[in-house]
Amino acid sequence: MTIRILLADDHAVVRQGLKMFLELDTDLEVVGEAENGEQAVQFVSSLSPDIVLMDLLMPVMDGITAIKVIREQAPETEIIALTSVLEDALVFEAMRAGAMGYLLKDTHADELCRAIKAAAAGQVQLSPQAAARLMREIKAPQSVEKLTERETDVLRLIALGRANKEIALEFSVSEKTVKTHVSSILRKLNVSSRTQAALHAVRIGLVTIK
Amino acid sequence: MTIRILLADDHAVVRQGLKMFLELDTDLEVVGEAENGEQAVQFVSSLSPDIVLMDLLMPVMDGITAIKVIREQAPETEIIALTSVLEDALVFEAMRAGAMGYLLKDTHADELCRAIKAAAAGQVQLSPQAAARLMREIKAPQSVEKLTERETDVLRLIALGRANKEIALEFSVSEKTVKTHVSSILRKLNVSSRTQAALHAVRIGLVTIK
DNA sequence: TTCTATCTCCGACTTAAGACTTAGAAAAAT
DNA sequence: ATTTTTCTAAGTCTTAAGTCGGAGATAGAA
Repeated sequence: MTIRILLADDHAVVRQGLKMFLELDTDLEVVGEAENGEQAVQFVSSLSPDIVLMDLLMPVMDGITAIKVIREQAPETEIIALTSVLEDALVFEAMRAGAMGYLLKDTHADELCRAIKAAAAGQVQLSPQAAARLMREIKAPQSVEKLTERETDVLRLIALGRANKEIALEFSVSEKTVKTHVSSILRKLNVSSRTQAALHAVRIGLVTIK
Repeated sequence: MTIRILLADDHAVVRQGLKMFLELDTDLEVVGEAENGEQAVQFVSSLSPDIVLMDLLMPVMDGITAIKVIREQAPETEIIALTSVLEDALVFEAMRAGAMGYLLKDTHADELCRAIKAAAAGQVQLSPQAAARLMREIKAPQSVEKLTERETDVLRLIALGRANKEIALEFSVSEKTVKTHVSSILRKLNVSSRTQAALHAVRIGLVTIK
């Protein structure tokens, strides 16, 4: 009984590499490759894989959104988040969206195989770093305050390098309003300047650099 | 006569994937894997590979610096830059530092094999996108003014989210001096705020996010 | 030596950013 | 139906950011 796998990553090298490796194990079979979240959703419905290996930072549709959609449309398919950055917010979002595991790309390939088999068997797999973050968060009482939709919109423009005046124009609100949002963002993210907020946004993949 | 290859990438998955694939071709042999630029330099001197596949964005020592060192210490080893982002400055820097090729990670693996063989034969290989950028730059008269060493230092701290006052403290100079540098940086990069400068720095890999 | 680039610093500005407070309206949750 | 959240906006204030012009010191290149 082979485990059927869908790969979702925007880098062909990563996909092809993963595929080559995974198929050395006769228990595993890569049945499809998606270049973004949208394709991943489509392939899940047409191929019904057992496991999706999902990169979280992809163009067109990001991995978190794709996970949510897949969890609704194909609850029997398990998803493992596979990403190169580890950030508290991303780990939580991915798990909350319904991922069965969270692994970093610097995980060794044999560990990856074990994780896939565990997920297929319904077991949760986390990389040691991700597990540590989760544990820390569970012990500490919900420290990160979530941004509202509008605040997220503003942060996105900050992370594109826009000034308050430009953001105000873009959203057809006053600059005062934008400043209010910016202050909330800085407080919630616990940073002290828009530049730091912009870097944070890049880190968590709110905007894709280039 | 097999081509001996050294892989330099900070992600184990990428390395393992590349290795699995490349070794399907009996002409190619992966003789070593480095996790950063410093390791790459060491392995080149101990292993004398024919080709280095070098990621440009790595911790400890970045790829550009590693290319320069390798070109000096082991001129017979050819280097192919392999990165996930394409940015004018990075392409130029890599080629100027002595890379024989520049490929994006979304290049398909068979294309990668061709590029490796071409580089080993002393031929330059560029991904279509990188080639287009280079051509555009050759036609346009050298538009980007280069940052001085000090300006680069300041930009690096800006991209870590530091304020002028903090940067002044770090370098033991006055805040006025820092402001002078910042103004020069903004002018040379043709941007209008430190946030934009920070994002630029991230884009070209001056600082690594995370 | 002379020219040029870089790093340093100043004063005097102007504008942008951010903190803190208050508050009305609408929408959503309970 | 009432509480809560979110979005909007203003006023006031402080501080940070950035511009402009000028200028001395140093080191390297021509």
